[in-house]
Amino acid sequence: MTDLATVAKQAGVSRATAARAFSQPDLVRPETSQKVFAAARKLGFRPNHLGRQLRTQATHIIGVLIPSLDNPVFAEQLQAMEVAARERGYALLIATTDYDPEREADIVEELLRQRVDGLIMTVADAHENALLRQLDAENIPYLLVYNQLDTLDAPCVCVDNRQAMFDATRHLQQLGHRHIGMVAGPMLQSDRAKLRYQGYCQAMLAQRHVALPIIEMPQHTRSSFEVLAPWLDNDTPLTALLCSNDLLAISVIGDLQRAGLRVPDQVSVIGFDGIALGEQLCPSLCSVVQPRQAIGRAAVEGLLALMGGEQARLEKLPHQLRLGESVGPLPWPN
Amino acid sequence: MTDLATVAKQAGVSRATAARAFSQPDLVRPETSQKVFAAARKLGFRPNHLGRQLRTQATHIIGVLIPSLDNPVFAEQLQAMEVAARERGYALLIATTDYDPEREADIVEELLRQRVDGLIMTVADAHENALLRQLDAENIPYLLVYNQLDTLDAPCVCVDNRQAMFDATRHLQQLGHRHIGMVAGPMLQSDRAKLRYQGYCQAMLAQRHVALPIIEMPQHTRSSFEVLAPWLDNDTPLTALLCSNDLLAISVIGDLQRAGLRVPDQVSVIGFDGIALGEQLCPSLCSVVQPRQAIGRAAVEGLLALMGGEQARLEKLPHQLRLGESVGPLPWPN
DNA sequence: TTGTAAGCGTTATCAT
DNA sequence: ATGATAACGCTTACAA
Repeated sequence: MTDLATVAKQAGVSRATAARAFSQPDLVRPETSQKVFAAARKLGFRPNHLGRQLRTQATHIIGVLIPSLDNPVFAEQLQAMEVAARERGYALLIATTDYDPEREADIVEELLRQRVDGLIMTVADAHENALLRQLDAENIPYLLVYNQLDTLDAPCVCVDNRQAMFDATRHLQQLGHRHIGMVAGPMLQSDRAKLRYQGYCQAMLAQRHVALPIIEMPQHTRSSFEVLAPWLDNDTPLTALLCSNDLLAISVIGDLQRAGLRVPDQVSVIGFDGIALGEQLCPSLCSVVQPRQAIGRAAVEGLLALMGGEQARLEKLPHQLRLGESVGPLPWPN
Repeated sequence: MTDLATVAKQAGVSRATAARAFSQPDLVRPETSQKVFAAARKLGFRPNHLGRQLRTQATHIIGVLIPSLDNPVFAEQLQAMEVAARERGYALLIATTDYDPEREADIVEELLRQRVDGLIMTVADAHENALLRQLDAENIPYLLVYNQLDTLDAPCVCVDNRQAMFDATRHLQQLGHRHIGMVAGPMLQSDRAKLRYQGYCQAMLAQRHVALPIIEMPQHTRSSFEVLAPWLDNDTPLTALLCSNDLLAISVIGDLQRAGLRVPDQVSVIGFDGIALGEQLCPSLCSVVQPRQAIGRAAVEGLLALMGGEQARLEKLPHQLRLGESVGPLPWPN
């Protein structure tokens, strides 16, 4: 592959001049530029970013850490980030972690060896996280997405998970529901799931309703009717379910319907995330919408700001309750 | 950031020796290695891939071109590729094109400037594609995914789209359906959508059924009931619909149900892709499953093979019809 | 406006 | 087994 030196020779100028023709065209006489470009075209010259990056100590590459692309939330947000990044001249080097802290660490190390300019990550648990401390210590720009750290002034972009689930619960209560449960994946795996549970509990307590323990599914995005059944069979059956994400909600609705229960006539269901697909379903999925586009964009802009030396701050974006046919009023008042 | 020279000095050896301690440990005395590693740890040394890549002329990075991450098919397949690539020591630099040929070209150029070792792409139309010709001419290893070029020996990984849709149509016919339509996005946008339509037509002709024109939706993944209604209202209403992708199928089912039609009692629906979510729905989605895991893996392995000098070939992976509750027998024989 | 030369962090070749 | 040195392709003072 031809390099700048060859182009320069062909154009009858020095390497420096040839380089300038590309990076600082205003410093070079137009005719000279033309000669350089002509030579470049003729030789099929393609600038080598590696050389430039090595020299300038900046790659214009952002490392992205995502739990999984199988969940549309992350995929859709990645899509938004990719567009935002490209607009600003940055490329994305991505990796999936499956919420495994060990993988997280390995991959970050790998990304840093590639000399990414900064990191955008969604980690399993942001509290007491050794990896984040290390990044802090090394002064490496990073920004968390979805993770919510209210305690410290951590650089993150997210919605107010507690408030969001509070609002969703409130909505059900206003429709007359009292026996409301919250369904989630294993062990409230993520820090934000915990906050959502808090929001649920607060709303329940505020109305002197009973805040129940989490209905814990074996998988993050898949319902198990066996786990669900006991809550619907007893003498005070649940009339509404809050789910920690949309895929889980959709799965729950499917299970309910297969068991002969009508949604929302007998059980109302609310999801979390507001994935696009939810609106297409019948019944359409009522869900707490996280503004994924805005989150993706804010993440990129925020990281660039950090790299530019700005102070880290927690950016809370507004959530919104998207109404849907999966929720209805309490059929029989009690 | 500390570099190899510093580490070498600290360890009391030459740069070359320090380098070898990392890349060819067997060429260096164990004690010496230890000294180097100790120094590296002490100094917080992190190998700089840019230096290595510039020198070795290989990045171990694969450029990935995807139409959109908003469609779970691509997201799930990207997930599979990421895992497969990492296993083989490769990272993924990704970009989305929104099926825009201009973006496709720009992005490929950008990726090549970054000196990716090869490209994995899903392009809008692989026939008569100038970009692909250019890559051929420059001898740059690339591999297409989902795109199906039967004519030439193009490097691609896909299912047999024609046969797959043929099978799906056949399945409906065997259940007694005769009035079967195919629903797709605008203008059979992609080359594979055309092949799928061919499969539908062939199956219809084979049974002396009438192959209808495409029922064309304004969007790739969203149904419009206005477009659908005329086909269900007339004196020979359709009793089954084939959809060009799962998101569209789900949207179609939602529209039908909202219009008071029962699925599958009145209308059967089959999707294409077999996204994970489809199994959760009620009715569960009958769909032609593309083996996304296998496709992702085959794409990575295939590209590495190409880079290793092997001959390009079209790799067809087996599709499978996943049965589901969205399809039923013809209720009233005619 | 253009040229010279040094350096970014590796690895590979050739000696020792 | 180890060391010296020259690339890899680019940018950027500094000089002219």
